[in-house]
Amino acid sequence: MKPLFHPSIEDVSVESILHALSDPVRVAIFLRTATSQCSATCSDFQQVLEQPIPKSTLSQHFKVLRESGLIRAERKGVEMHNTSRCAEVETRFPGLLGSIIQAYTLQSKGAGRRKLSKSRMATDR
Amino acid sequence: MKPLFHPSIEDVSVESILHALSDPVRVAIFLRTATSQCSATCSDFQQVLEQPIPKSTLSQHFKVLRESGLIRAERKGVEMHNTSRCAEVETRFPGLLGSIIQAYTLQSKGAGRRKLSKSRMATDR
DNA sequence: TTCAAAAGTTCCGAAAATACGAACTATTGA
DNA sequence: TCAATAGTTCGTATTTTCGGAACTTTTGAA
Repeated sequence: MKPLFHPSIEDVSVESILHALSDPVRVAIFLRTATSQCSATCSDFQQVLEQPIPKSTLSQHFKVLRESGLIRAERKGVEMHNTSRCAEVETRFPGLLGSIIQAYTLQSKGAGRRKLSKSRMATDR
Repeated sequence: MKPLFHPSIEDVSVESILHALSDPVRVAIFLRTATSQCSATCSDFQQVLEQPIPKSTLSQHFKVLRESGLIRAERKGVEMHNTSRCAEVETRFPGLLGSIIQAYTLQSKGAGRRKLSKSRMATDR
């Protein structure tokens, strides 16, 4: 199989990070990799999210996160295990990820009535 | 003329802010409104930016920034004067804009050679 | 007035990005 | 070797973005 592309940390750009995290599905995926010590697999999210997402679409979302430098994917047997690259990104752009996660947390707390564009965040309610 | 839409601050979402600021042209526009006390007009940027941008495209960029809640536009005579809504956004998502601006600043300092293009990532590989 | 110029917006077709079903690849285990 | 599982890739349909041309508003003459 073609090896998966991971940018080195100095090639990670703010644009691509913000773009990756401007989609609620990708944010949900990233939050899981960032907060859980067990690595997330692609198929985990076919159940986790409220409306099921086709696996080809999920694969694309993982690819965007990977190529933006936010997660690292490693094959473990038949699965891909995805872990966050928070620590690396933090050295390159201190405070960035923390404030974004905090903003999303604030938003999901104060918004029982907010209409969400694509889907509600997994952490809602 | 149709009145321009401005979301109230409680309707501003993190998704739309990150999306708006994931484009280098919009970041350049926003930085100018955020850092200069004189408000920015649309036609300012037809000269300012390196490669000249058609004004219909610029108008769309201003619209994205406006509808994401990042700037406010007011007609002053024949021009539109755009001012940042940093202070409001700061009350809703404390620290968010500051860390994004800081990250872009860091990036531009450490990279005289970085290509400022959002299609960069796609052509990598 | 009436006209022209300046600043933006809107319209619309072309180009690019995204979504997702179907087909394909890689790995494991029977 | 075969089937099952987990993901990726391909191809097409939909959505978004780009940008030239035409339109709207406002101002400042003539």
